[in-house]
Amino acid sequence: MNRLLIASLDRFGPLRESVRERLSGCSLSTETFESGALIVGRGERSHLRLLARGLAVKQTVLGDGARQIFGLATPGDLIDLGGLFAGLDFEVRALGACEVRKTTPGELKAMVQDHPGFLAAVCRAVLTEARAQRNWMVSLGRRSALSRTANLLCEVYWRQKTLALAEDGHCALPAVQSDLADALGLSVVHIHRVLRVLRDDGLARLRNGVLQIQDWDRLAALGDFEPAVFAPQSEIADHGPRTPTHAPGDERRGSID
Amino acid sequence: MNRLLIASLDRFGPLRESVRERLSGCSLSTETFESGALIVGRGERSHLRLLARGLAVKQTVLGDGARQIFGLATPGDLIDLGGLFAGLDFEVRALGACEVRKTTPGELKAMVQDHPGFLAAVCRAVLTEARAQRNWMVSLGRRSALSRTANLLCEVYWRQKTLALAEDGHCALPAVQSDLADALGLSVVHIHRVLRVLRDDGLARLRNGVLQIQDWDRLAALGDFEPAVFAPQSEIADHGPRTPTHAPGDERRGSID
DNA sequence: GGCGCTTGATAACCTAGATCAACGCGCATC
DNA sequence: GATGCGCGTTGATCTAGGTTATCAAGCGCC
Repeated sequence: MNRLLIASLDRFGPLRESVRERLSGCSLSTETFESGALIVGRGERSHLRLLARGLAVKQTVLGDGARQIFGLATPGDLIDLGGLFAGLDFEVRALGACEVRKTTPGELKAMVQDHPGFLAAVCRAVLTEARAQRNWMVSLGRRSALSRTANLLCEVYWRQKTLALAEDGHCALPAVQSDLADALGLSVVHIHRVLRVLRDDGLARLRNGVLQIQDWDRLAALGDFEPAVFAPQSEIADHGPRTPTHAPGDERRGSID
Repeated sequence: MNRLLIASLDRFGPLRESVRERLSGCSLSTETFESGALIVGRGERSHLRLLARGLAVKQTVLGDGARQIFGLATPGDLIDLGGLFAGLDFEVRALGACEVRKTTPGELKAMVQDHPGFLAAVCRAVLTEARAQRNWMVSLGRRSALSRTANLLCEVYWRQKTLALAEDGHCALPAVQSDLADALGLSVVHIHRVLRVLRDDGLARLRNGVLQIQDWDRLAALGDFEPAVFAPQSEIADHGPRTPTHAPGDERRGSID
């Protein structure tokens, strides 16, 4: 029971046995969402929502209808940690069909209070998210449209590859062009042109919700992609993969010692 | 002793007495930095560095020499939390003269392990930082040069006002135009144009490292500024200001209950 | 004094990307 | 089978902002 949740937190540094036990006894309900559905709204508090299947985006929509996407969630990600101590300042929306597990704020609070090891794992998850945000900011501020698109496609592929959700150079990306535009701070028309360049140059193609990577090396170079950005921040020095599902080969593990 | 550190963490929700005692017994050394100096470099681990005086920026410099600034640090901010569980993925640089207090990774680790309340406060600080980053992303992705500049100036003024470091509509901002450019993802020349518009329109002016707000309402409207973004995330429901220095009137306090 | 160096100011020109406007296609609805 | 709609595609045009260059003011330094 709750294996996914435990595995998810575990990749941020091994949980103590007591925490694992507590987590496995934690009641989780499952919800499913269809493409485009709102998973969590602004102002909501954290239910320790775990994305179990599918892809989701964190986003804000501004007063004038413009939208900015802050980041991507892949299976295993906790998507509402931003609502841990205050109302969520963004919303989470399903990109394609999603399955989400969640507990209750009460149970979450109890776990936080009873198990410091749990809180530490959450803290690491938040730090990892903040790091991904910084990469996103570099894209928005200092990379060309072509480069930041390449970077995003690399992120999408890499993260799913890490989860064994990608193979043979292709993976799911159930996003329409306007989703990419709002993620990258570009217009829909321009995203289309950028995608065409990537396609014509034989780097990658996106069609019918599946992303096909054709030349990883050139794409990664073009997008200035650094896998380390997305590696979980663990407390443990590198001692090889723990759970095959969640151990990309070259993630950097660190220690607080 | 260590009053500043305690007050800093305290604004994210009151610390338990035991944690306060632990913190007040914690050894802190003081360093000073001149304008432009590197306070923390990439890859370093957290020393629980606290900015005691001055302004600093979190930034990355890319391979081609371009720079992206991710955020601002004002007195009371912990500036190296990103290096808590892994090497820091950015650097922190002094904007004007700075004073920084720090402890040692060892002592930090001990505090994390011994005092869950301390870890919770750190976690809230990290969440607050992530929220500020999201606002920054909205600026970079979806606001015009004029609007995002206005937003940044509002942030600078608001945060210092909150700390009683601003008065009569002016505060310190020891940044040159290229600093603003790298913060906002613009070119130096264009920042200059934008500043001239703001000056000509009587909204704000920046000269010799001091920022003068001339029309807060119009500036905030132009920049789409929301003070709540920068309020600390507290565990406590609103029951009035605790420390006068750190209690802006309208911050939103939340509860995990 | 002159000599660098940094920063601000401004002008001339250029381009990446936005905006506007079509059109086509698949697909659901009636 | 018409009608709409979401999405992709493309061209034409516009503009926000980038690039390059120049000049002046301030300032430490020899």
